[in-house]
Amino acid sequence: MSTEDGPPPELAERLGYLFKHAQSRLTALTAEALAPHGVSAREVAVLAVLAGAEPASQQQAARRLGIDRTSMVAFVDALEARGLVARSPDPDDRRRNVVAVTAKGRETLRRADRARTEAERRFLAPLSRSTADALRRALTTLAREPGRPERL
Amino acid sequence: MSTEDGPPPELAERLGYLFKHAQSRLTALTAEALAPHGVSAREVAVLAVLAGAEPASQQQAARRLGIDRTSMVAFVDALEARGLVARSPDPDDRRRNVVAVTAKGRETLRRADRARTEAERRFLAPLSRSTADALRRALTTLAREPGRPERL
DNA sequence: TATTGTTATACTCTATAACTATA
DNA sequence: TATAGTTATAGAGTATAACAATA
Repeated sequence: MSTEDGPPPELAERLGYLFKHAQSRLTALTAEALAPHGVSAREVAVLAVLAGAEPASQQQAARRLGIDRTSMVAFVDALEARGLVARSPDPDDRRRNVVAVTAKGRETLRRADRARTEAERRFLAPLSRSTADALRRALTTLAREPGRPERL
Repeated sequence: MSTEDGPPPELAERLGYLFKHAQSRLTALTAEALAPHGVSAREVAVLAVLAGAEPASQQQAARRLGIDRTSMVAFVDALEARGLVARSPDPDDRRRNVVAVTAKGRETLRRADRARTEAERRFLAPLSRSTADALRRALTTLAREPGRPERL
């Protein structure tokens, strides 16, 4: 047994520290829950946006996700390689790709999103109902305050 | 004025989304507050750990920060170049470097930490006192649950 | 043989610049 | 000339492997 070098209190009480580690736990739980479905949390988000308001060009979807178009290319590449989405040129503007979610993509999204929700539930399990509600309200407020409209 | 492409509700309500964006705001406010002092949030954390329990070897400090020794080298390099810390070989074990915080380092830490606390205050300003307290309690619980002891 | 500090290397994530084809 | 998709590239941040000095 070692001395168990942990974070000193002056570090562990900082909001930045708390955020980072809470988020790290959520990320781990979510990744674990999504693994059986073969998609990452980001890919689920991309699928959700594409399925939510079709038909969308890659760039429109990227804007809604708050990522730039070059990153979107890689996401769509990966999802298309697994048959979850399909690109097709927009007849009205041949510079654009319309990205459609396939039936398989919708089914994957449905299952993966259920797994993700369950991971959230497990993450929040150690909190009382009222504390969990307060957390969600606080985060909602803090996430939308002034600053840049950075997203995803 | 454009159509203001924002995140669709199915994304903006996800806990991962809320965490990411709340943290992004805190990071921005903190970076802004620290800029005049010439140190990053991570460097302040390193200084705080080194000042909190001296004398410490680089590796001991790294363990407490939850980073590995190779990253610690770079942090100490940067802080030493600005005269905020000083390395000296440990007489009792010449493989080790004892890293001491200089007077200038302590003064910088004191001022930077005050600025960081003020940034936290501004970050939490849109919340009521009780909601802010609930947030801190919730994060403290969520940050220490099971999982890996990943830190910093 | 193991450990400390170090360097070099690789890998992820993301952002920027430049190219193409269309408009 | 401007825009959509694409590619190549570069920059953080972090992790792994190997090496020299020391134990």
